[in-house]
Amino acid sequence: MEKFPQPEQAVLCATCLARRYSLCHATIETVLEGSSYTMAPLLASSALTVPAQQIIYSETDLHDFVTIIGRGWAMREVILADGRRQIMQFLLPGDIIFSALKPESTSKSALRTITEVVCRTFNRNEFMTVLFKHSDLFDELLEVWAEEKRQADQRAVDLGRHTAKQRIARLLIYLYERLASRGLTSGQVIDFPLRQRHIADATGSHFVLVSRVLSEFHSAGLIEISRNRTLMIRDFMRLRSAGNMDLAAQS
Amino acid sequence: MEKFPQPEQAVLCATCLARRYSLCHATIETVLEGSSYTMAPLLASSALTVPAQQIIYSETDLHDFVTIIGRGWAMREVILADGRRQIMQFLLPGDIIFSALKPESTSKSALRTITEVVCRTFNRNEFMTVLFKHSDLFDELLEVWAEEKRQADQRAVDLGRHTAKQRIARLLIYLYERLASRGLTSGQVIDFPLRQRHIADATGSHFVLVSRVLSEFHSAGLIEISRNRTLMIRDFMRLRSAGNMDLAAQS
DNA sequence: CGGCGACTTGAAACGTGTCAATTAGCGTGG
DNA sequence: CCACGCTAATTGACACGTTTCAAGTCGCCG
Repeated sequence: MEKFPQPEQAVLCATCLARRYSLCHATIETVLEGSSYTMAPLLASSALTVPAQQIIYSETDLHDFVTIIGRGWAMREVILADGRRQIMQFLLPGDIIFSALKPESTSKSALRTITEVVCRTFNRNEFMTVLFKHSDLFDELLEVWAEEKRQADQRAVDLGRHTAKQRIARLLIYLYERLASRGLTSGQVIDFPLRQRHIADATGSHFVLVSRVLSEFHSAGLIEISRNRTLMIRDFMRLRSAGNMDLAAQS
Repeated sequence: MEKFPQPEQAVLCATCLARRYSLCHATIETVLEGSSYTMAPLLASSALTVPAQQIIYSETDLHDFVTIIGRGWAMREVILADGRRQIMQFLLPGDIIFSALKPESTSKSALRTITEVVCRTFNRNEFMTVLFKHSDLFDELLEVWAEEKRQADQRAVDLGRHTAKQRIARLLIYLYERLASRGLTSGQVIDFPLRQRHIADATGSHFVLVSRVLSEFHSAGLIEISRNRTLMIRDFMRLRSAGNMDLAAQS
C-alpha cells in the first residue's frame, strides 16, 4: 500500500500553494530557500484525517473552510434523483477546494473521499484577509481559477465530443499526468484507488462498458491494473492515440 | 427583429454588475437610487460593437480586457482538430467575461459572436485595482465565479448523464430562464438567434438529431421556433419533463 | 435564375446501455 | 478454519440511442 511515493510533507509542500506562501503550520519547519515571505505561518490551520468513502461536505452544507488535500484521493460528485452519479473532479494531493470562498453560494456538489484523506483546512475569513494583503497570492488564486476553468472545459469536450473509449483513455492519462506533476509517480506506475464504477461515473458511461474497455486496453498491452490498486501505463503513445490525444491541437 | 425587449441601457444596467457598482460610463447618467457609491464611474471603459459571426478573441490571444455583454449573443467555443466544435457557454446580455483576470493563463477557448454584439470592455489592471478597494465588489466576483462553476457542473451532468433529447430540452429552458432573469422575455417568447448547429455543438450531439428532436418537440406542441428567430415555449411543464427536470433534486 | 446554406427525412451502421448470469475478492462471524 | 454475504468485475445477448450517409426541400441573396 505504501510502495509508491506518498505525499509526505516534504513532497507535497514543495508544490503546494500553501507551502509557497507559508500559509501553513506544516511548512514552518522547512527552510524556505530565498523566499521573501515570513517564516511564520500566515494562517491558522488545522489538519484533518477523513476515512475512505466519507463525505467531507454535502450539497447543502455551508462550508466555511478552504481545504487543501494533503494525502489520498477525493472526488466532487453530483447524485441525480434516479441515483446515478456524475463525478465532476478527482481531487489529488496538493489540490485546493475553494468552493467555500463565498459561503452562501452552495455548489450543489458533494465532496467525498475515495481513500483515507489527510487534509488541511483554513478559516475562510482569515484566508480572504491574507488574500487581500498579498496580491501575488491573489494571483495564485486566479491561476487556480483559470485551471479549474480549463478542467471544466476539458470535461465538456470529453463528455460532448469523444467516445467512451476515448474518454477512459484520456482520464487515465490525465490522472497520471497530474500525479506526475506532483512527483507522485513511480516510473510508469501510479497509485490507483479508483473502482471501475468511479471511472464510469466520471466519464459518463456505464460500468459494464468500462470493464470491456479496460480489458481491451489490457489485452492490447496498453495498461496494467493490478489488484493492489496500482495502474501501470505500458504504452503511453498508443494510449494517447486511443484517447485521440495524438493530434496536436486536440487539447 | 426588435419586437422583444432589447437590453437597452435602462434594462441591462438594472441587473448588470457594472451598473450596481457604477463602474461604467454608461451608467452615470442614470439616477442611482439610494446607492452608497459615487456617481462618477469607477473605471474607464469603452463600448464596442462587433458584427455577427466574428471572433472577439481566439484561443491564443492574450486578452487584457474584462468584457461585459451589453446586447446580442456570443459563445465560448472549442474547435477540435477534426473540425468538430464544442460550445462551452452562451453569453447573453449582462454576462461578464472574466477569463482575462490572469492574462497569461490562456483559456484555450475562443469567444465568438452569434449576433451582432454590443459590449463594454474594462482594462484588466484598472479592474483589479478597483476589486481590491471594494471588497463587496470582490464578493460579486466570487459570486460570478461560483455561478460559472455551477454552470460547468450542470454542463457535465447534462453531457454525461442525459440523452440528447433531454439535453436539448434543458438547453432551451436554461436559455429561457437566463433571459427571463434579465427581463428579456416577452411572455413565453424569447429572441432566439441560434441555429440548429449551435444547439448540436452545445449539447454534444449531431445536427441531424437536433433537427429530429426539435420537430418532435414542435409537433408535440411543446415549442414553436419561428423563422424570424424567436422561440416560444408553449408548454413549460412538458418541456421540463422532457428534459428530466420535473424531479425535484434533478438540478 | 442559379447557387448556397440551413434544415428535413429515411435507412443503415455503430456505439452504448440494459439485463442477466457468473465469477472473484474481501471482510465478518460462527 | 470455513461459510456467508456483500461488492466488484466479467461476459454474452439484445435493445436502444445516436451518428453517418444520402437525397431532397426550403428560403435567401446575388
